[in-house]
Amino acid sequence: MKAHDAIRAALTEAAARLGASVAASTIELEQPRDPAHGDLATNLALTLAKSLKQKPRAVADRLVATLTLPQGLVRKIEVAGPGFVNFFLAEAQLATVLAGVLAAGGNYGKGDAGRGTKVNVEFVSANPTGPLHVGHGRGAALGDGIASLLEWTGHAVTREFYVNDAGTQIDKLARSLWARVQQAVGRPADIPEGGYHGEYLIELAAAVLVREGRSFADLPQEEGERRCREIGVRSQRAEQDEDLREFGVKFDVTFFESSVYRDGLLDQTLADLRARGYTYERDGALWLRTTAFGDDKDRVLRKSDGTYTYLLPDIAYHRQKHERGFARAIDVLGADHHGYIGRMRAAMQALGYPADFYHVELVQLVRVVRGGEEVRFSKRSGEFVTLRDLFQETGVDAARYFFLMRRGDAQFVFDVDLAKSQKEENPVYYVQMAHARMSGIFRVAAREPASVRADGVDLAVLVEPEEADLMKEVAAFPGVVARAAETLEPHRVTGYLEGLARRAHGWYHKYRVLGEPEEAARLVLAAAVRHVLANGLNLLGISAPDRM
RNA sequence: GCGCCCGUAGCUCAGGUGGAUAGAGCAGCAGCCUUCUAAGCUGUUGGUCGGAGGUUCGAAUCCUCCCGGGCGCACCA
Repeated sequence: MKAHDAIRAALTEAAARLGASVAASTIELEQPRDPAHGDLATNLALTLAKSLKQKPRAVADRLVATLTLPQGLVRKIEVAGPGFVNFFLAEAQLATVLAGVLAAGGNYGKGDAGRGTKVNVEFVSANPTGPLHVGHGRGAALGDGIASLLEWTGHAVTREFYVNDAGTQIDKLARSLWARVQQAVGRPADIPEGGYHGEYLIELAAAVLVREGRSFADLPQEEGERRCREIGVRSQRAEQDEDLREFGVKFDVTFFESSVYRDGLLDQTLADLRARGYTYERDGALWLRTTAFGDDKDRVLRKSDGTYTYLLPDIAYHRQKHERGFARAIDVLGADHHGYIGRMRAAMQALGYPADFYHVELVQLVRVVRGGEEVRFSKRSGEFVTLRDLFQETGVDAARYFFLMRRGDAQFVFDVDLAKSQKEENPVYYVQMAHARMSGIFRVAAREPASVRADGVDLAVLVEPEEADLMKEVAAFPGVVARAAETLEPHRVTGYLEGLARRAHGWYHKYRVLGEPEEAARLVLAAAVRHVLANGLNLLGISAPDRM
């Protein structure tokens, strides 16, 4: 709603007259829980009190005295409590938001705070050594949600998946698969230490023998393992791609570790780090002085045996993101990688990049519970519950919503029974149902929601308290999106949607739309609420069904 | 031993750059279907915000210590 912007702008000016400089976007302007505290309230005076060395109430009084707002926006301003400034909007002001929502439609809630900044969001990035598990699913939902939030706030976003197709994990995959091939033709063979024991490699070995013929197993070991490496990576990549596609996640770029070697990026990166003076030799190894940027200890780039550690290709890869023109590189990583953050951030600074170029969002582990008991292992993957098992059982919408409804850095219990429930207890159904109900009104009225216009409709008849509440909530949506994008926290959006859905259900239950004197105005309200529910759900990659 | 994340109602979790009486959902209890979906709504019970100090006019929020849970601390990736 433009009221938010107008009030923020006016507060910025008023603060300037008191000698304080604040950016309009940083001013807290919230809808108080208690309606007696107005439609919008700011704690600006409280936050300025310290720096101005005055009492909060005095600051608030002076702020209000110098505040100049556009005519007709506000009917009353109060200073209350310890120094809050409460704004009571003019009656007609509230309804103006509805016209704005209908005009913007699917774009309502978008902003341009990002001003086209190029941002790279890397997520999932699972090794191509086995099926994706639920932890990857949480990372996928969160990474995709963060990417969408950044798009909605005007950033140019690239969704990226990094494939470790060159490391020792791949060697283990190759040797594990080769062992399964040998076992399949009746020869004794052991899965190598630290190899992959999941049943999927037994299935794959059988498929390979069918396709390539049983003589495949007679290849010399070296060639057999080489072929197994290719086949294994290709097949696991294909399965992961398919899982992600069905989960509704689409990447713009798939980046292969092997290309880092092929394109000579390692040497360039090493040369850069050397030239900037952050490397040194000791004990026959080449070290990076990450302690210069707050890391616990320096890190080895090249081992004394002449081979590189994993760190160098990773640095080269992130250096390459910078070369591609990204202002920010956000990695969504599992919490077990947190030891990695310090050294990578240090490496980025050693390359001379701004401290905020590299950012990591950690995703804590997921526990899956069904029937009150933890589901731990999947026979097929040999370790955790697979993402595919999960979304096939609960549906993609429920799985994505559940992954998004909690902060990423909190451990999370995924209740499969709750996700499958088709009652109000299940938040995703609850929100989708609110959307379906709004749609139902138009279905019965035999009208397209898109055909509803606010002009010519007298919105002043929307006088019920529940209607004022709904309009305020609708007006708050762009701010919620902006804040969620700033903090990279999609759960703010699910929380908002649940609140909006609750108000929508309550209103729907208490008042009728069709056949009432207020029909035209209420159709406008229903269409606006429906838009916001749909926009919020779509932003998170969740469908907004018209009927359920 | 060192580092990071977490500890809020019976359960799952918001709130965390200090601000008005700590919120929601579920579960519990009491009600509501000739109506555009009861896949819903209304009311209600329930809290020493892990503990102890500290900073502040004001602390769930910031600082210190302690307790509990998770995860990391390689010339592994």
